[in-house]
Amino acid sequence: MARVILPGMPETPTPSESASEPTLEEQIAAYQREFRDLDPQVEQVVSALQRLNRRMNVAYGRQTTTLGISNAEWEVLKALVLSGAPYRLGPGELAKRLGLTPAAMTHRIDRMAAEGLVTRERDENNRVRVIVELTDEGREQWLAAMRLATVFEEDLLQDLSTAERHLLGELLTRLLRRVEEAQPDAGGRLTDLD
Amino acid sequence: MARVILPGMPETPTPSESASEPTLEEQIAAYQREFRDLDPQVEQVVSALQRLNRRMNVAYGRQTTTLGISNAEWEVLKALVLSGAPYRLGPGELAKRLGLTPAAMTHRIDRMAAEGLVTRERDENNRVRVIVELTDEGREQWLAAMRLATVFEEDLLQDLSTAERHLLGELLTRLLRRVEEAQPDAGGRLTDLD
DNA sequence: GCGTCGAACTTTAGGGCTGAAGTCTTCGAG
DNA sequence: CTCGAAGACTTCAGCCCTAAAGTTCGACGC
Repeated sequence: MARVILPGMPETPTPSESASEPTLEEQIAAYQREFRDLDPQVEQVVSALQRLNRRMNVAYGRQTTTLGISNAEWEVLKALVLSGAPYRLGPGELAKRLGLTPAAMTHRIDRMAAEGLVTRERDENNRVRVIVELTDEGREQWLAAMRLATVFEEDLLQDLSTAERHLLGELLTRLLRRVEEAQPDAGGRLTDLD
Repeated sequence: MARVILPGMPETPTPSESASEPTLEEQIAAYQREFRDLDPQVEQVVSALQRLNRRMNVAYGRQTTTLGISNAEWEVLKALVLSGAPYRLGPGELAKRLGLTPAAMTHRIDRMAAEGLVTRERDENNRVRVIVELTDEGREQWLAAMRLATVFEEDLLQDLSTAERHLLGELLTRLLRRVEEAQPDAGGRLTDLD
């Protein structure tokens, strides 16, 4: 880290030489070094958010893998369960909630139906529409995933007191409110993060 | 959950009928309804984190698109700039930092070199190694992206006082520390989120 | 009724990513 | 000095997603 380059030092730092992933502190320091007009406080929040989410996704990925499903499939199960009652949604609605295109949902549902996680049938009253419904098997898988997820999440917040958890939740919710008002549309590609 | 269809009641809760994306509060409520053993406080933090990150990625995606680069390319530029000084890293190291496979980096570098954002050359002292170096054009693009990003980030945190920003940063950093200690390896696939 | 518009999903082409196999170079043991 | 092993990247096959057409129905207007 802190690769100090002195003028008279032809030691061209060979890449991939013990570079090692920078810590958050180092990253902030690097930002300040490379971009003066930067509020370190803001950057700390943003960078921490991004790194945190990346780690969480890795953790969730491991969990769903052990259950024999993909993270993508878990998202669909989640949306269906959270829709409540008969656990039914159309492909278009699912696509909107997950932030991907209808075409992607079509294929995803294909796979999940083949695995017995959901069923796909046409709406009787409107044959253009399709109804995706959670199967018992699918609900079972969601439950199993939830059980693993809650263990991880509880562990993640372990160092925080109840008051701190509450506070953190409040602050994040306020941030969320601000973005959701700014871009009311649910859609949008989700790409990678740092 | 027998979906009773009464004759005079075509009011079949047709899916995709005004379902509309649930708010965070509704989502938490749904979780409690469907999964009893759940700490709503924990779930609020986790769900807010996930939704927040998704929105942020959408926003970043729009910004990089206006600059004519992809979010993926921005990540590479970021890693190179943050590495400091001569702005050089090997493909393997880059892959590790971005959390993707070396194969993916090879292709990404292909594209970016074709666009003049980076150069790719073999290391003189060790011909197995490859050096990816940021070009002036690449640095310029990174700067432009940073300028847009900081505006968005500042706006995101607008409702928070300085004290609150500091507090939020601290809390997030503590969470991050916990996960990074738990899974020291940087790697891991990054899939999608909710 | 009938034609057109529009909505909801599916199909198709192309790009990016993963995992596994392949290539080239360096290093160490005999 | 030569051979085997390990390391760093690249190539290849296959999967999933996006964007842009299709396809199929339902809703209106005349």
